Formats: sequence, structure tokens, C-alpha cells
Amino acid sequence: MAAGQHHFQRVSIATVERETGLSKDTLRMWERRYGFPRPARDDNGERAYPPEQLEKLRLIRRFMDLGHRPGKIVAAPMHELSARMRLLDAASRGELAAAGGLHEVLRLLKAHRINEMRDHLAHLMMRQGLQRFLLDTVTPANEEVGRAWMRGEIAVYEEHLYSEQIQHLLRQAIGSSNNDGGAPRVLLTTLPGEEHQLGLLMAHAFLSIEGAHCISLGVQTPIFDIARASREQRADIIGLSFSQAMQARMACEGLGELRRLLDARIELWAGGLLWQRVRRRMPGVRTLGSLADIMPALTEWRGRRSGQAA
Amino acid sequence: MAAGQHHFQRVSIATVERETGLSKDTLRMWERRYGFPRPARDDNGERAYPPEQLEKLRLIRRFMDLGHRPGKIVAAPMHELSARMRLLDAASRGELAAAGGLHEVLRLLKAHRINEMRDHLAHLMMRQGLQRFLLDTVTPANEEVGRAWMRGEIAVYEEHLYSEQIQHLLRQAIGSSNNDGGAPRVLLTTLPGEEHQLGLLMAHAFLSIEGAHCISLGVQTPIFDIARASREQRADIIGLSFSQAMQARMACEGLGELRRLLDARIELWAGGLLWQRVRRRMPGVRTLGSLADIMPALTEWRGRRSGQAA
DNA sequence: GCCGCCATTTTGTCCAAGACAAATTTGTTT
DNA sequence: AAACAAATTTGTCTTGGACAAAATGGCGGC
Repeated sequence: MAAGQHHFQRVSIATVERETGLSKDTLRMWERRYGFPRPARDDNGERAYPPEQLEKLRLIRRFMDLGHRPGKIVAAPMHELSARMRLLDAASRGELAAAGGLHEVLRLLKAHRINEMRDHLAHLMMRQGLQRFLLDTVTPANEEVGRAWMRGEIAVYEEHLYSEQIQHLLRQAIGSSNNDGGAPRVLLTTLPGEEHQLGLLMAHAFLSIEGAHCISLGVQTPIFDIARASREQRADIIGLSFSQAMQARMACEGLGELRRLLDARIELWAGGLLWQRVRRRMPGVRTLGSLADIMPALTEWRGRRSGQAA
Repeated sequence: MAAGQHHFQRVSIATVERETGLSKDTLRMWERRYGFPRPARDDNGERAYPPEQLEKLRLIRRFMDLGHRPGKIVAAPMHELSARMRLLDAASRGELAAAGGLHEVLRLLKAHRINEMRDHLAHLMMRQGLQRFLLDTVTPANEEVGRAWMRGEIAVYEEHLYSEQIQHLLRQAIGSSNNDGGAPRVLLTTLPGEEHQLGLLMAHAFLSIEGAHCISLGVQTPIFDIARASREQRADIIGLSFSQAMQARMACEGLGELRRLLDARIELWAGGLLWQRVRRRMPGVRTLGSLADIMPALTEWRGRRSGQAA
């Protein structure tokens, strides 16, 4: 019977791509260069990744999202990576400390008491008002949930659950604040390849409070259609959201292409956590690394506008 | 000067993949087999697709979503494809006729009077009740918007706008109907690769009305996490939504893998428009081609459950 | 005429190994 | 310390071959 042939859930390269977000080309290239992953082969000679390697790839992905480079981590042994990640976790654990109702949110999430979590969040929103809620509760809570996920304290699906509840709250809030005829007119969406909605929704809520007229297209609008929509909806500003996970290259390429398609008088604001790790500035594009950056940008715009009008 | 070198916005293969949803491998294979697309090459010898070819590829994608096979259409000249698409459009145009407030919805959408459209939809929902609203208004309206898009009467971004407004309404409706402790417990999500939310949201709303306890994870949950969530949330049923655009192969592969990971007593329901064109049935998976199919499935489940209990 | 079964064609994905440009790091000079 | 140049790292693109899964078409039996 020996070690046995319990080939236990080996998966194809397409599955690994789907689950890790690493392209097939990249996976093959790492195998060539760093000797990892080194999948088995099925009867057909095709790569068949065992679950341990998939798990290590997921861990590597976390490091990469934190800005690490593959050369330094892909070949490293699993136990070393785990140890390093634990170290990072310990460091980030210190930061939490303050921040009001967050512990409670995390506690309820981990306990699977989702409805109570939602009620708790709703209560906070009522008490703080939408703006403070976004800046002081949702933003740090997102970070904390991300960290908890990195620490392995919560599962991916729990992060999804959390995200759904927040979206729920924000959509309800947005629904009730409706500023027709407000200025500026902001067209909100994400580029193809960026499927994360939460950042977009938070920006939408924030801008709505500030009296901007928001037109949201949801996620993943093709570039040509963004340009078309901006003309037909007479947008002053196009707001695009980019999550940490988005590939910087795709983002910059897409932004450049969009900028070329647009009239110069339309502003292009690129927001989201991506810009906290990607320094690169692009001509004709304003990058906003956090929600709080929206406020001064908006003030500036209004200053320019009233200056021109005068 | 000749034909000139106005290389006018030629795009990379990655961009074409992003915009059409056709994989790089497929694009290269079509080029080899059918002689189309035949992109120019940039200074670096890499494919550079002119906008006409991108446009034709988009049209081909529409045909494929309707069930046509590439061999028959990829090599066909553009004018023939356009003509055939116009014919199909004319045919579907007849079907509309009936259906109450739909014309109004489409009219407002095309006129960019989005807020009025939302108010109109909200009014219909109030008058009809959520269930009839979903079956008699939203479902046909989705189809009509899809057709209008195929006819070129509305832009992609207008479809996005429509979709956003519907989502808004449904989320508000779901928020107010909250059945803790209901049965069955249904875990709702989509597989990685399926980013369309609307179908999921409609299923969520429908199941909520019927008294099921819904737990939504949003879109694109990795398969292992779906399995984990179903255990930890003690789900009776996992409901997955698949849009027309989803690749059948990926869907079936993912479903098979998930089914293997699950306890046999957990049911797997696969819903969405995909199953109207994909016949293939899979063991241990119940396919639901439309919202209306949910009702009998639910009745059956409750019958089985009460039968076992007795 | 309709259904099930088998052979054939169609089609998408996978593979290998090479190439190169963009991004990042490192080293040097002002 | 900052700016510039050289070296390294890294992801994506290339070709052409191969093959399995899915769809189609033909055939025989009910």
C-alpha cells in the first residue's frame, strides 16, 4: 500500500489560477525559475497541484499583496514563510488597541452571529453619522478584517460575509441621500479586472454626503464605455476604485488608455488602497490613497470651478 | 503616404481578453484556425488589434452567448454577421409587445433619466409585491435590456446603470425581509470567475420571500471556502448563480469539485441563465433555469424534510 | 417519427522553451 | 542626500504541437 496513491484532490492549473489569482504563465514561470510550485502530473501529462502547494501559493499571494517580491519568497520553505507571517501578525496586532466598537464587530463575525453584527454596525452608523462611520469605523474595520484574515483568524468566507453586510448598510445609506443637480457630477466605476465593490461603494457614500451628484456604473466597465458614459452623462469627474489586489500594471495601462480617450476638462480620480503601495504618478490622473483624501480634492475642484465662474 | 500609419488605438492581446472575455489561448487559436482575428504587430512583434477586429470579436461573442459555434461564425465576413444579428433582433422585437411597465423603463433608461427610472421601478415593486415584481417585471426587463443591448440600442454603460438601480431596489427589499430561523438555510454565492451579482440577488430576494433563511457570501467565493462555510453555517442548501456569460466548462468543473467536497446531505442548486443553453446534468446538482423553478424545488425540499421528520 | 448509441469533427486548454520590455534594485557620481 | 546609470528581477508574449471533452452527424431499433 506504501505511501498510497491518495492523490487527494489534486487540481488543475486553471483551478490554481482561479483560486490564487496568479496567471498560468506566472505559475509556469515560477516553476521554471524558482522550482516552486512543482506539481505532479496527471495521466495526460498536465500539471496537478496538491493542496499543500495551493496553500503555500495562497500564503505567497498574501506576501505579494504586502509588497514582497517573488524571488525572495517563492523558493523559501513553507515553515519559514509561516513563521515570518506570524511575526508580521504579531506586529500588526499591537496597532489595534484603540478603535471603539471594532472588537465587538470582529467578535460577532468570528462567532457567526452575523445578524447581531449587522445590527451593531447599523447602531454605530446611526450614532456617528455616515461620514464618521466611514472614516472611523468602516475603514479601520476593513483593515482589521484584512489583518485577521492574514493571521488566519477568520476564513475567506467570513470576510465575504462581513463585506456583504457593510455593502448592505452603505447601499441603504446611499439610497436615502439623493442629490440631483449636485456638483460635481461624478461617474463612479472600476476598470475591467477590478471586481471589488466595497471601495467604490464607500467612495459613493462619501461623495454623496458631500453633496456630489454620483452616477455609479458598478464594477468592471469597459474603458470605451466609461469614456462614452462620461460624455453622455456630462460628468465632471470620473472616479475609479482600485483594491490592493489589483495588478498595478493593468491599472496603470487602463488609466492611461482611458485618459487618452477623455476630453482634457474631465478629471480622472483614481482611489483605493492600491495607491498606498504603488507610488507611480500618472499625468492627468489624481490618485487618492484613502477616503479622507477625497475631501481636499473636492474642495480644490470647487475652488477651481468657482474661480473659473468668477 | 499610402494607407498611412494611423495605428489608431491598437490594443494588446491582454486588453482584448479583458474586453471580450475570450482567453489569449483562444484568440491565438482562432487566428491559426480561422484566419481571424489577424492583428497587426507592434515594434516588438506582439499582436496589436485594430478597433474593427475588436468590434467584430464583440459581435462574435454575442453569437456565442446565443449558442453559436465559432467554426461557423469566426471566419464569416463582418457584414454578414451584422445582417444576421439584425435579423435575430427583428425576431425578438416581436416578443416584447405585452409586458406592462417595461416600455416605460426602457424609455427612461435610454433617455438617461435614471432617477425617474428608479422611482418607476420602486413604484411597480410596491404595487405588485416583491414576488410578482421579480417574476413579471425584473426578469422580462433584464431580458429586454439584454436584447436592446444586442440590438445596439443601449450602451454597455446603460446596462450597468440599469443593473445598479435594480440591485439597489432588491437590496433594500432584502434588508427589510429578515427570516432568522427560517428553513431551509440557504448559502448563496457564485464560483470564482462568475462576477455577476444580479442573478444571485434575485434568488436571494425570492428565497427570502418564501421564508428561507439566506446567507449570502456575495460573488466569487473560492470552492474550499464555500464548502467550509456550508459546514460552519449549517447550510441545508448551497445556491450558486451562473450568468449566461459564464464559461460552461469552468462552471461544470467547479460544480463537480464542490460536490466532491460536500457532505451528501447538503443539496447543491445551480441557478441562472447558463442552464437554459447548457443541457448537461450533473449528479448531485440540481439545475434551475429560471427564478420560477425555485418554488417547486423549495416545495420538494420541504416535503422531503417533513417526510423524514415524520 | 423519435430515441439512444457510436464515430467523427470541432474546440478550448495545456505544454515547452525562448525572448524581451518594464519595473525595481543596486551602485556610482555629483 | 539626490540624481543618474547599470544590472537584475519579473511578468507577459511568442510559436507550434498535442490532446481530451463537447458537439455533431449518421445509423439502427423501437
